[in-house]
Amino acid sequence: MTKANPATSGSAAPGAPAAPGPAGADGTGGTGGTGVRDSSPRARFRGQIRDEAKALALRQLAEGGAQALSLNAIAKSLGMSGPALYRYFANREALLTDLIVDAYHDLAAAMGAALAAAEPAHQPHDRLAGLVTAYRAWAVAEPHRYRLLFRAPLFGYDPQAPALVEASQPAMTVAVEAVTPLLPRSAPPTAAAALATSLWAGLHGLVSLEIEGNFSSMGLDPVPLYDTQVRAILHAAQA
Amino acid sequence: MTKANPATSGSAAPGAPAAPGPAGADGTGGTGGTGVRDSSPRARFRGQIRDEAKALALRQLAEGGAQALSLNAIAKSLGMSGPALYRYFANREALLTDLIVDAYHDLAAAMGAALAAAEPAHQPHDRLAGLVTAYRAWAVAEPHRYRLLFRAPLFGYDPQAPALVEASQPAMTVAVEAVTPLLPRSAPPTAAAALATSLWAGLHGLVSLEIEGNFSSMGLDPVPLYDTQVRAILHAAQA
DNA sequence: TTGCTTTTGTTATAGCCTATAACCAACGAG
DNA sequence: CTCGTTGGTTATAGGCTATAACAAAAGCAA
Repeated sequence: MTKANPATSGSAAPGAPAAPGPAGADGTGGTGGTGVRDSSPRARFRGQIRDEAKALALRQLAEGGAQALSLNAIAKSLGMSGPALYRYFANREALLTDLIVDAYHDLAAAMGAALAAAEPAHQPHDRLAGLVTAYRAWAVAEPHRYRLLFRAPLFGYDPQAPALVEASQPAMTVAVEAVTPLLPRSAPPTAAAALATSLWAGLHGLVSLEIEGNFSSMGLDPVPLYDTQVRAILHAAQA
Repeated sequence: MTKANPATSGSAAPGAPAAPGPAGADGTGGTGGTGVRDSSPRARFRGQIRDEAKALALRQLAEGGAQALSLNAIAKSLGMSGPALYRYFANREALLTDLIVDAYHDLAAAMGAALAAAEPAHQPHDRLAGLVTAYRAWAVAEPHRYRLLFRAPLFGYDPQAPALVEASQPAMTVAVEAVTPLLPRSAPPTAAAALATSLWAGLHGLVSLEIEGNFSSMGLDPVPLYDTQVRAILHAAQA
């Protein structure tokens, strides 16, 4: 877990003319998502610390929710004192954004893997079911990270919205891939997007309720509900 | 808006033996949800101030998200200074819980009204569609309040969980009512709960995506998606 | 009316947090 | 070896939650 592709954000532009404060290195730099393998040993160290910080952040998140995430505490836990961490993350929100982007990457990877694994001879139906299972499994395994994905507007209204929108694309692409073979060939091009969105919405609703304990608190078995969802998508595709 | 039934929480037990600090009246008391009409003029005033505080809180919430809600700022905005507000709300979380409970009440009321309005001669299908429309309309009209409902775990892990679970019941009850007549008479008693949950999950997923702008950012019209959801529930009910 | 109790407000404080400033040490390329 | 970049430190400014201690106002009872 916590591995993500170095997709976003290149290293910091080194042309910055002696910015004041500990924001000298504006915190944006370092290795993109989490990739530790980078050119200079300097950058490697940097990436490593960033990763440790992120890991600690995830722990805080898992234990106390988003409000419990404290740069200060992370820094102290890392052995460095307070403001030092601002050398690595521009601010609290930047760290959160990073975590969100990582989570999107991982979720998309899990979905893609499920789709690829079912590839060979399986029916489209089975591929879809596999995708659903993978999505659910990922969310249930790390609910705090799943929550992160759909709570962005909560902390900071308009954050790095573009980065987040971009990060969410791969998962959507996988959903479209899973859904396209279900449609008749005469379907209009927007149909796949619409169906994938229906799928996503249904899944998200189920997962949301499940990870907040709404099923167990009602004594309901989630599995048949997910099955129903799969059948509903198949039905909608053929209608 | 912001009207809710005085359902929960009676007035503070006046027997408390001289508790220290401004928590003398433990902040729990006052008029329940929002009902200003209460016995003594004292209590009326109290309820009034609580209401104003809540209104300000909702404004903060609408503008800056949950993290922007500050008791301090509310108090100052109310003309009183800082800690005074702790006479009215035990702490930040208590205020949030109150807002959540109110929101649940209002949502349930909106749903119930939709169901009642469609009552006379309409088909079960139309009643269901009306319910869906009402749910969506409520959420879209006040997204910040809708978010509140499903974000409880985010601020404070284990808050007044029982109060929240209890508050969510009426809405669920309405959903069950809407769904029951769709089922064949031979259906087992759990079927209605399961179907209502499916409905709720589907709706929640769609609404979540819609209020976070995922549809408009993809150029999708939400309406057909909600229609699909209605049809899916009808289909599931007859299967 | 007088006097006690409850309620509600005040200021002072402790503690935590984000974030910036100013300064210093170490690293590493040239 | 030298000097700029990078990473770390302490000091500081605000802001917030929440409690403590105290003072005034309101209500109730005798």
